[in-house]
Amino acid sequence: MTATPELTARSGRAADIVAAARIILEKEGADALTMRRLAADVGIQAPSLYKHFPTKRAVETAIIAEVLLEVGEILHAAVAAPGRAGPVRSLLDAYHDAAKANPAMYRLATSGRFPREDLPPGLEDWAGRPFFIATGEPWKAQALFSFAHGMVILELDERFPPGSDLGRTWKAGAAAFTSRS
Amino acid sequence: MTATPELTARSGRAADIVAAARIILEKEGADALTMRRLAADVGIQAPSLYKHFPTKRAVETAIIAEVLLEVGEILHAAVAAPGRAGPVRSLLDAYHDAAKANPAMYRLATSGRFPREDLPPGLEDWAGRPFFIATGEPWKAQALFSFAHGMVILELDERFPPGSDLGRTWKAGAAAFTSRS
DNA sequence: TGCTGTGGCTAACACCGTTAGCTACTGTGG
DNA sequence: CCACAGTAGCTAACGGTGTTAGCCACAGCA
Repeated sequence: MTATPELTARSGRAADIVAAARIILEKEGADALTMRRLAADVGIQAPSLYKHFPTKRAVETAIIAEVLLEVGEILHAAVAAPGRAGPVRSLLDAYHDAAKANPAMYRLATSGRFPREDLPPGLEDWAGRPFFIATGEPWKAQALFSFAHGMVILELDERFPPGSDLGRTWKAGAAAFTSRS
Repeated sequence: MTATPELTARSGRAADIVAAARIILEKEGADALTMRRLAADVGIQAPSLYKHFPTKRAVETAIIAEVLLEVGEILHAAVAAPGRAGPVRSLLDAYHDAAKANPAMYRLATSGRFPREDLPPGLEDWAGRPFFIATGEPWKAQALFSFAHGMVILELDERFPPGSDLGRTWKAGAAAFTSRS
């Protein structure tokens, strides 16, 4: 029962940069997020960004931390108040919805190597804990998370055959991971 | 029971290019695979590559087709001769091993948008069929594939907490997807 | 008053995928 | 046998990327 982590506060300009980066990401996707474009939206020149962040990856890491916190809240809420369908189903629905609400952000936060060292300590564990709460067991929790991430990323990348009834696929996965008495 | 698909044969130079690209990918990862580097390994200049492939993505697509065929064979073999542990476990083990044997190739073949239109027809379906054979049901098959892909990509990206016993996680997933009588 | 840190700026570097345009060589039809 | 067409190489260059170097103005403080 650890408390919700807090993000290290950022000064005005740095906060502006992260906010602008999020908007670009949400509206136009990862390809549109370039240092020159980001700088333009903030109203400065690209090299000036490096007065606030050492690298583009650092800007992305700041966004990832925000996303982990926001999605973590949603997932904790989902398992805290599961509906009639049970915590696993409730968690999966919340996870799926959160990802689809902002695909580019989801991709950023879950693809490629994880900037574990540069994230606020405890954030990663806390954000993943709902999967443990829903399953009651660490290995099942990781397996369920793998299923959820696999589903989402494969759907976003349009890797399922066209016409697939993904609703039934989610249902099949939820059933597999729901302990039968 | 469809036959194994065949790849469209390529002329000498084009085959050399794909082969060289695979070697770069395997030995040094995706970042090392640039058109200039690839051309150098083949012994020509970068623009000359465009006499054989219209774009870098086309080279990658050729590799993806090869990988799908090779991994498909492995998966079909795994479900055709499952051990005592059953077809699901056999399939998951084979999938995991194939991915770990060549991470960069796995990433290329499974990440980002899928070049479905530029792949030999039938190849995609055929390569995924072992998941149906192992589960006997299309939705469960897709769910199992999602779990397997999630596990592999999260492991490759080092997203599981350090020290995780992934063997137990695979086991938990396999158990969840194995029909209990 | 002078110094120091902060946050802008322009110019430039090395690299990326890709295009334009030229030039040999190779095979084929008349 | 010669001319022509296609193939496959080349150099130069374009517009884009993240990033660095070096300069300059201003704010706050001793």
